[in-house]
Amino acid sequence: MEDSQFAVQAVVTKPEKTSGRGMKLHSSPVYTLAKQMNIPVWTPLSLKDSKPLESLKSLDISAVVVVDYGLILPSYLLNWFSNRVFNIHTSLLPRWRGAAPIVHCLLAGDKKTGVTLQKMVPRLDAGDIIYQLGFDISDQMNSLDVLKKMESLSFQLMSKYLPLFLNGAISPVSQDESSATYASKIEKSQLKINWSDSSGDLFNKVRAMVIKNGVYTLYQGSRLKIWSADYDNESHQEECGKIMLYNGKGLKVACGQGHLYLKEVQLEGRKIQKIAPFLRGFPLKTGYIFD
RNA sequence: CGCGAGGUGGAGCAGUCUGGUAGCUCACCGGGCUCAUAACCCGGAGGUCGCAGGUUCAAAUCCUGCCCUCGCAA
Repeated sequence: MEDSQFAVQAVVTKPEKTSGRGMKLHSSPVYTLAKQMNIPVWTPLSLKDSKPLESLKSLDISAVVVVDYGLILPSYLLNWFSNRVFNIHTSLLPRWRGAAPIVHCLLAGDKKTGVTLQKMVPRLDAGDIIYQLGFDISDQMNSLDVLKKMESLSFQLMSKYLPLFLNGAISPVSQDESSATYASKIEKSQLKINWSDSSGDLFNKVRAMVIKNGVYTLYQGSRLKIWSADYDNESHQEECGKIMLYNGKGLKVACGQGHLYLKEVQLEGRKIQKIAPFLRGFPLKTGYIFD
């Protein structure tokens, strides 16, 4: 942001809170960066009360951009800066409105996604679309790769297309409500692998959940995370979750339909490892059934 | 003071409980063998056992402090 033609007048972010190992005090990266650059920062606990932010009104603000804030934006803010509040959403709206668009688009096996610059309205991600930048998702991409791609595209939206809109060169388009889909929040329970799922679904799940700290299965009571995998659709009669064999493609595991090949894994308390070196130090038993 | 695991040749681990020669799989170098293989056989190099103290005739191993990595939970 600091490179664009905008001057950042103020930053509002969540307050510092205790978190992480040892429950130490941590602040958001935005907070840290803003402090370094001597930009005024507000960190209200809640936005229900408008008083803490009153002083924002006196600033010369041409646009308010909301990025990944996690708290519901109250209507008084929209009123203060009417028609000047924008949001960058990490999907091609109206598909995947809501909390976890990147994860859901990978879970669904979407071949395309993108970022959307929209107007903020009281309804969730339902604002008029100012501009969208799309791209193809390859089988090799996981959710982190997608996010990384989106970061650069988001920057383009901010630095190029937002100014164009503010100058009147772009007119917003309303969303097609009939094709809207919603990306619900991801629950912890969704991170455990259900081996009766099809290999294709599990392959998508592995890629999608990387950004959520990875999917896992249980081996003799210990968590084994799966960071990357491959799959086939061969039919078989084996029990779901059974370790079949190890070959150049990975560690072959039977699924509800087809097989998943584990390529990068991580056991509790250890580092992420390619499957070959991992098996050297921790030989998984062929024939074991993952839970 | 949220709970827990770990730091040992280049990689991954065992050894720590019960102190006494630095071990295994792989990679690497040299040699051999095979039509062939993540192949096999023989030989070799490579380690301040995270750091700092302490106990001991003797510490990877026991005690204390610190650094770093990771899993869970928030």
